[in-house]
Amino acid sequence: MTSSRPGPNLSRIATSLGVSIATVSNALSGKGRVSGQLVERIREHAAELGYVPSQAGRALRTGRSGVIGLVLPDIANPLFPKIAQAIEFAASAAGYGVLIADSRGDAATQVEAINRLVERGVDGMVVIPRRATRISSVACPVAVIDTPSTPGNTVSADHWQGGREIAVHLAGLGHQRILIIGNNRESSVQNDRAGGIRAGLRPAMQAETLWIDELERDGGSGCPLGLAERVKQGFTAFAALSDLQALRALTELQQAGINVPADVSVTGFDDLIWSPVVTPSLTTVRMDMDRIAGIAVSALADTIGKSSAREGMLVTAEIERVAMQLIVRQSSGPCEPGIKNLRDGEHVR
Amino acid sequence: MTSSRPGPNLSRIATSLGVSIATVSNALSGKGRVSGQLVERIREHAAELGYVPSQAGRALRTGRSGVIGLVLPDIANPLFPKIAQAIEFAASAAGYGVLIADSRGDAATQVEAINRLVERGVDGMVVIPRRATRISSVACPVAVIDTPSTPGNTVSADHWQGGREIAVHLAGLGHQRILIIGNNRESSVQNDRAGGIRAGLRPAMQAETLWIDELERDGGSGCPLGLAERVKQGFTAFAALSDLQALRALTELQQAGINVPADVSVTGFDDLIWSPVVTPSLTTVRMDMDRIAGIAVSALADTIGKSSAREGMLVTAEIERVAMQLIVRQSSGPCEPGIKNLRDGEHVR
DNA sequence: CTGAAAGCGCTTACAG
DNA sequence: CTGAAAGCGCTTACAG
Repeated sequence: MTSSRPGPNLSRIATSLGVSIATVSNALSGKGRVSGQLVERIREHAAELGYVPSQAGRALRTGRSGVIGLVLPDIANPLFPKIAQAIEFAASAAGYGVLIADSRGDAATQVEAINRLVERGVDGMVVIPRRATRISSVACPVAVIDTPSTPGNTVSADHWQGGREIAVHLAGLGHQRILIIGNNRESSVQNDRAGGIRAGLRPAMQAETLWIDELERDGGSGCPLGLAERVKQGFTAFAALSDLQALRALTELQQAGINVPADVSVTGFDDLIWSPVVTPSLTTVRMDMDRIAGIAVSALADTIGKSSAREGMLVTAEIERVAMQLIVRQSSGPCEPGIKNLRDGEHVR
Repeated sequence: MTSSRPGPNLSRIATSLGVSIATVSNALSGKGRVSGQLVERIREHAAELGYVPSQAGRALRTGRSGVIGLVLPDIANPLFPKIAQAIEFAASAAGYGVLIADSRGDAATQVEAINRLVERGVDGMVVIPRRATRISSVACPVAVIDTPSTPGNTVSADHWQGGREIAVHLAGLGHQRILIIGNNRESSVQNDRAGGIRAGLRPAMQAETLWIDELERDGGSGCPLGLAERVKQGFTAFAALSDLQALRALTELQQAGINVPADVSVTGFDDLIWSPVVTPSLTTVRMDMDRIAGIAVSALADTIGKSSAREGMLVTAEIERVAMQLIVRQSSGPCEPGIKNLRDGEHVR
């Protein structure tokens, strides 16, 4: 016995209409080699029968699955939802399905995840690499989203420029001493951001960087960062390299009785879900995820289109840097009813 | 011209080894109809050539794609990462790939998303339905993850019981007046949670519910909820129906100079990424996502396995309720270095 | 404008 | 234990 799908296929439509399979195929795909009337009749009948083309059949014939892979370092990373949503959106607009793969753990798992996707026959993949991994040859086109400083990168937010935006904003508020708070000294994203902040300081300003990962190397994760002490030392601005750290800083300061933004300022990065919701809401810098995803997916689609480019094609060309956008919230004054402060996606089931 | 994949196929392995395609297929799939020696030789040669089986060919022949779909109401929902990760994990352990689809917007988009997945030939799908949607007949097995009160549901956390855990915890702390904070009166998840809280109160305790969606119906999203006023009225505990609302409450209270947990308590639901990181960290209730995902995926796999069950099979049987686990943090005392307070996934790129 | 035919890569009864 | 053959559903040159 050979297993078959539940629905009708081209052959059934063809016989029931007394035409050939090829004609049905042509009519449905709109290749235009069929007369208008017949196209009409065929389409109608196909719809009536609830015809759903078999991806397997098509894929086998064309060599294209119509699916791309999305490899993420860690789906639990709070940045993931936005990336995934943007990629899914861009991909489905381009007619692709999205297969996800989590490379949790080390670089080896990332390689595994990539291989699994290749085995599933993806036409290409978008990879957001783990820190300090290089994507070596993969058996399909790959678009890498990382920092501009990553070799082989395809597109990314301009984290450096984002950092400058923060610095300029803090300068405008009159801050002199800034504590940059990162949680991973190895991260090129965080280093770019920190570098941008430093580069954007005015001569009179000075910054110091607190790397939480080093602070906590010997345990004690989740303990206070000693920010009240820093305030006594004269720091008036806390520029976290991610909104999660900003949130951590904000609540620690508040708990210590330090008023934000009256006494000190706190800024973040990424405009994550809670940024507009907390009191005071966070000033942050947002990536244009839709644009980044759009560029990555269309670069991928272009490469897939050129059928010559099958094997191990890194979609590089020229790295595109997408500007980040400053979102000022802490100094936005009193809340006025009628003004939408929440981001659109803000709701919980 | 007929397009072909880059790699070798069964035929090439067969010719180069002087055996038949069928034998290669049997050897590689371990169906055991081939002599041990030959199996060995074939496997070796296949590995040498870097043979990757064609999913398309296999799918066309077997009628199974080896891929399941995951339909989410809104990927931007902060609960998503955990669900997606758990499903991806369970699915890949069971040998399935996961195709994602976001049903953002209304119920109509959800139907579209489901159809897209069916068109891509998924063998089944896990659906986390939008509020108040019923999953009607789909052309493949479906496992629904929602509340126990949803008809046709397959598995879910026991939100009601989770609510009781919160109530018992607050009772133990001696609270008498509790403000429940929800953000969506329509959500059955939130209603179950609120119901559980009320059911768990001791006679002397009383609760009132604040629905943010109603409060903000006329605009003003993101404005303070007036919690300081509630404290004056005598409320000493704020039980949010999601960690996002808990965070909102916490920061609003802190900003008003009310000390948490000394003056009042704040609790949440879901143990989202920030819960252990903020000061004070949040007491919350966690779903066992791995278990829920495992049950959903294996129920799905079972149904797919029975080849009779192709069309529109809702995987129901008996609804499984997975207990939620209380995580007490706010009263956990001073931070001791060396103790891991952060959840494992807590890191940002 | 329409159709007959080949073939994508695989698996599975069936025959030897 | 091994192989020849059929067929899953589709698309695409090619012929008419």
